[in-house]
Order: sequence, then structure tokens, then C-alpha cells
Amino acid sequence: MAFLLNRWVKRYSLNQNFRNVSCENCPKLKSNLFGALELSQREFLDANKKCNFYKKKQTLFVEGSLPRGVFCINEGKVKVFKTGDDGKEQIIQIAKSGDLLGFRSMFAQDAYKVSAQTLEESNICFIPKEDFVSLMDHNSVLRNGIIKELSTELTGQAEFITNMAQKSVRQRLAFVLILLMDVYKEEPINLSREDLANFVGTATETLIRLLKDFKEEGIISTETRKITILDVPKLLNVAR
Amino acid sequence: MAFLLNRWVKRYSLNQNFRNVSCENCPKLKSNLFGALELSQREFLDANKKCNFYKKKQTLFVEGSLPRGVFCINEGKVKVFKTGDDGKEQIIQIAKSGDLLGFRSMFAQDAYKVSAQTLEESNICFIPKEDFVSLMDHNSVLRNGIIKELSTELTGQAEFITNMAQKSVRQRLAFVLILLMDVYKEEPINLSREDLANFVGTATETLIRLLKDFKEEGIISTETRKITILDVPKLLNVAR
DNA sequence: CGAGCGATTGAAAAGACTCAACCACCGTGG
DNA sequence: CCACGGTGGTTGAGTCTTTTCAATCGCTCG
Repeated sequence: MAFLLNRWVKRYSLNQNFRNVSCENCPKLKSNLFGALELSQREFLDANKKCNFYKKKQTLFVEGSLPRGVFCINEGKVKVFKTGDDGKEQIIQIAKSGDLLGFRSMFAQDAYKVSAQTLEESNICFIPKEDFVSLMDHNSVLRNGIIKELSTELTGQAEFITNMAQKSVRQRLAFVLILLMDVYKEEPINLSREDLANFVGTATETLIRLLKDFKEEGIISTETRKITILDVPKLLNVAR
Repeated sequence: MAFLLNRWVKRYSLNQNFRNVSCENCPKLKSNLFGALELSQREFLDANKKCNFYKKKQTLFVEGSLPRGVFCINEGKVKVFKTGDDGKEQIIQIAKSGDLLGFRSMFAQDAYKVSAQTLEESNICFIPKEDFVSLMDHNSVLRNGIIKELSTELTGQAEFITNMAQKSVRQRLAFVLILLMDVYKEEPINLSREDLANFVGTATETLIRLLKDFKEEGIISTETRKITILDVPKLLNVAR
């Protein structure tokens, strides 16, 4: 149970050393959009960002408010969701360590169209809009990275729309589980049934019944709320 | 029947004068992303773009092929769609005069994830990738416009996902009709039932039954395949 | 004028949702 | 340490929506 141990290590370090981490030490720096920054720019970023420790279920921003900057997840997971007209949440994305958050509405020069809330204890940095824009203006690699990121998300969402519109709930669940494998990597997927249902776009009861089917078919196993994928090929097959 | 006359005028001018239009004379120039170009840049664009007349149902690009540049619709309408695993099309967007097309996958540096096909006779220009990128590199207003456009589309798609995932087919149809009002402006909506069904994400038969309901409720009127919105407030009310 | 494709209708079946009840786990306080 | 309360998870039954399949109708184009 390496991940259980890992979790304690993480929790310990969160409370002790997190909050104002330096980007230099951020394990995700190289793989994310800020990997393109030069030393002086990274120092600029470090000087101007503010980091914060968030408990579970804390809000980063809500639909309708105005973006003042960009969030960068140092450690933790965040759900990004839109509240439908009847009050039901639709999860659009689960953001993880290393992801940037909240730049879409900022660039669109508009109020947030989605809300963001932590799913677990998280350490998250905030970069004010003007500082982020300034970095972009002076670094074409970062700029192109942002454009590429936006475009990639756009094509990804087109696929998401297609799946939501055309597929059965069973297929959609398989698809979402595949997406979540990428977020949770080696760890088991750890979401409430309600959140999972709100990602798949179905009723909680329907979701639970389908999870049961998947379990009986040997595709997944569950331990309380945690879901482990056992048979990826079979899952892929259900999704299509 | 002003639009019928209009149609012949359009058809005439298409065959006579279209193809290699100059951006200077393009009625949509000021309102679209190229409005930011300086004179010399516009001349550069004019010199390097290639325009083409397309008949109905002609293909601009298909899913899986590699983007070589950007399309700019001078006149006409284009459906952008993704083909689901079972071969069913999911329409993501209907692009109209003035819209730029095909830049998402180009920026994502990946193969097209969607296909594009004309819905009517259209005149469409093509700007090679390197020329477009060069323009972007030298014009920060265009660049920021692109970023804003991408971001706006992204937030729009989040709403689309929410609607597809949470709402009944009836609500989704109302929502799509509202989107289409923006595309067709004063003209009646002119799409095949199948295309419309593929936009809403439902079976053609279901779509037809719902259109009938809407007609009986006085929300729309139909004339062969053309749909006219009669009661916008009522339609908005159905959509939510 | 005929062929063919798109539009429409009907009936039956499948899928998904709602509502109501019950269970299980978790942290709290006695 | 254990009982308690509450939240989140699970199950069942009935209902409604939506799909599917089959058949018919009616434009539109050659």
C-alpha cells in the first residue's frame, strides 16, 4: 500500500513546508507551461506569486466572479464545474498537480463561466493577471505554449461533447474513467459517487448500478469510494 | 420573400466575382480577427492567401489529416463535426461568413480532430500556416485576438457540455435553435433534419417529433426544411 | 415523369431517472 | 471504548423519455 504511506508523507509535508513553495523546487515545473521560463523570469514569478494551503472542498473561484489571475496547482486536485440551470453540477475537468487553472475566462476578458473547488488538501499558487500577462509578453515559448494548451483543450472538449451527446451512460462512464486514469495515475480514483455522476452526467443511482456491473465484469474493483481499474482493454472496449 | 431574391443575387455574384476576393473588400474584415491587421499586413495576407469556390457538401478538411493552414469564410456556411465511434456525426459548430476555421488543431500541432464541410455554396480563402504564424508573430493585437477567441470558444463549449450532459432532448433542441439564430440571423434556419439531429445529439425521428411540438406551441414555423423562430422568449424558457 | 433520398408517423422496446427506503462508514462526544 | 447521528452509498420498483425499426409520404433533381 505505497500510496497510503505516500499520503501521510504528503500530508505531513503539506502542513509543514508548503504554502510558499519556490517554483524552482516544484516537481512539476519542467513538465508544465512554466518550464519555458528563463531564470530571471522564474524569479520574477516566485516574487509575485502567492501560495495558499487549501483544505478539502474549499473554493478557488465561482462562476460569475471576475478573474484576477491564474492558479497553479503545486499539489492536490481541483474539480472544475459548471452549475446547470437546475443547480446540478457538471464537472468539466479534474485538475491536478502542475496544472494551470482559470486562464480561459481571464483571456476571454469575461467573468468566470465555471467554478473550481479542491477535492483534497491542496497547495495552490496564485499569479496576478498583470504579472502573468507580462511574462507572456516577454516569452514567446510560454505564449505559444498557452495557445497550444488552449487549442488542445478545445479539441479534447470536442471529443467530450461527442461522447456526451451520442453515447449511452455506460459508455460515458467508461470514457470518464479513462480520463480519470490520466489524472490519478497509479493511485486509485478517489471521487464521491455524486462527483463521478456529475462528471458522467447521470443520476447517482444509475452510476452506482453501472459501477456494480463493471465490478461484476472484472473491469474495476472498489474499496469504499476508491476505484481501481483492473482491465484497461475491456474498459476501452466498453467506451467505444 | 427577400431572402429568395437575395439567394440568387448571392449565387450570381459567387460565380462571377468570388474566388479571389481581396480582404479589403471583404464585408466581414472589420468584425473578424483580421480587423487588427495593418495595411501592409493585409496586403501580405492578400498576396499569400488562396480563395476557392465550394459547392454544397464539399469537404474542407477531414479528421485525421494534418493542418496546413487556416480557412477564412468569405461567404457561406460550414459545419464542423466529429465522427463518433459508430460513424454518427456530432456537429460541434456551424461556421459562417467572417469566421476563421481550422486553427485549433493547427495550434495544437496535431492532426485534425474534426471534419469540416460546406452546407451551401461558399467562397472560402486559405492562408498557409507559415504565413498565418508570421502575421501573428508580428501583430500582438491579432495574437491576443486569437487567444481571446480560443478562450471564448472554450468557455462556450463548457456550457455546451453541461447542456448535453444534463438536459432533456427537448431542452437541448431549444438551446441549439438559439445558437443557430446567431448563425442565420434574419434568415430562416436551413439545415437538414439529420444535421440538426446531429447537432442536438438525438435520433432524427425524435427531433422531428419535437419540432412538431414546438410548431404546435407556436414557438417555430417550418416551410419544408426551413425553420423560423417565432417566439424567442418561449424558446429561451424551454431551454432552461 | 420516375427514382431516390429526406421527412414523417406509429408502435414497441430499451434505457435512464425518480422516489423511497435501507445500509455502512466515519467522526464525535459521552 | 462504544453508542450515536449524519452523510454518503446502495438497492428496488415504477414511470417517463428516448430510441429503434418498419412503413409511408413527398419533395427535388435528372
